[in-house]
Amino acid sequence: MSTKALRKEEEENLLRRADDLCRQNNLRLTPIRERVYRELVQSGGPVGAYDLVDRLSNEKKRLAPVTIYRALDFLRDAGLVHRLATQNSYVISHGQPDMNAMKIMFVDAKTGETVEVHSTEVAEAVRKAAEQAGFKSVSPFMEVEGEIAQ
Amino acid sequence: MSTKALRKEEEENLLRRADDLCRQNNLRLTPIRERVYRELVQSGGPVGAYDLVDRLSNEKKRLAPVTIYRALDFLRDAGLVHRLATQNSYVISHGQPDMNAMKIMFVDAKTGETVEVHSTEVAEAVRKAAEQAGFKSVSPFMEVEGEIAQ
DNA sequence: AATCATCACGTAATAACGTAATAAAAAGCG
DNA sequence: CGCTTTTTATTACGTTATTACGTGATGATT
Ligand SMILES: [Zn+2]
Ligand SMILES: [Zn+2]
Ligand SMILES: [Zn+2]
Ligand SMILES: [Zn+2]
Repeated sequence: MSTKALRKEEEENLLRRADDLCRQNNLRLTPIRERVYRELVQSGGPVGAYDLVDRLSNEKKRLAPVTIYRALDFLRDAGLVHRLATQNSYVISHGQPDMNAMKIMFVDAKTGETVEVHSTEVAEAVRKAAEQAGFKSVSPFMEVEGEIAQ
Repeated sequence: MSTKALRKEEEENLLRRADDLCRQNNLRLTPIRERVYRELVQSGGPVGAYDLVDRLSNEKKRLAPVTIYRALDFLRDAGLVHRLATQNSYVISHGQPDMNAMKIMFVDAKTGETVEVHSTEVAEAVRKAAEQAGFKSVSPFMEVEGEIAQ
């Protein structure tokens, strides 16, 4: 099986999972929201909001930024998409929603390429540090810039 | 001694340390750069770039945004200031420059208040996760949103 | 001192990112 | 169906950050 077919299969898996998750939580994965999600899946990496505006627009219809931001907000609230604050961009969240794991997005400082890793060790260490800082709870997501190994 | 005097003393300490660090690394802490740094120190928390524009401007002279951004870039490169990407703001980095510690900025999701903690445990755990992600090096700064304990 | 290279700053314009306000359309529900 | 809530369209606006270009300061080299 070709890598392209593999990727296509992976795509469909993600779409199906998103669909299921929304169905189970009474969330509506409307056409626009699904198109945004699909575009992020297909891109294979972080994409800016205005890039999404361009990619999902055509001659007939030009989407407004606010349309994309609303869809992104929905997808983020649903836990399907992460915002990379350092990159002003948005990226698919994959992996099982493990409540005890920290979801770390490593971002290559040069290319913007991202790799997501889930770690209970980091979660535990951060929890300790948070206590020290007087924080009673912390987000299960974080973003760390670095240099990817060639 | 009053808390105000203590803070004033702390201020002067930070300024002196910044001055020393720049001198030792042949960096030029010019008047504008020092004014920006001092303003961040005095504010005691994160400040937006355009806030800094306002605070450092007066009737006689209105600073341009780019002037502030250049000073912030210098201070960030020198390791004196940290950008909070989730808040679009800038904050003093304090503590000793411990190469083995992760500098974690906990950001209260509600108020934007920050607390900085250095942790070698988090650094080590993140290093392991980075290896897993195929990253050979990571930034010693990270930002975690959370909820401050009242 | 004159030359040269580099860095810092001023000024203006613009790009990039994100939100508010309002009205229209669509979807859920009795 | 009529009523309510959610979603979307359109427009305008606000905020954050960068680009471009010129000028002056600085510091070393000849
Ligand atoms: Zn939301
Ligand atoms: Zn994830
Ligand atoms: Zn820089
Ligand atoms: Zn620090």
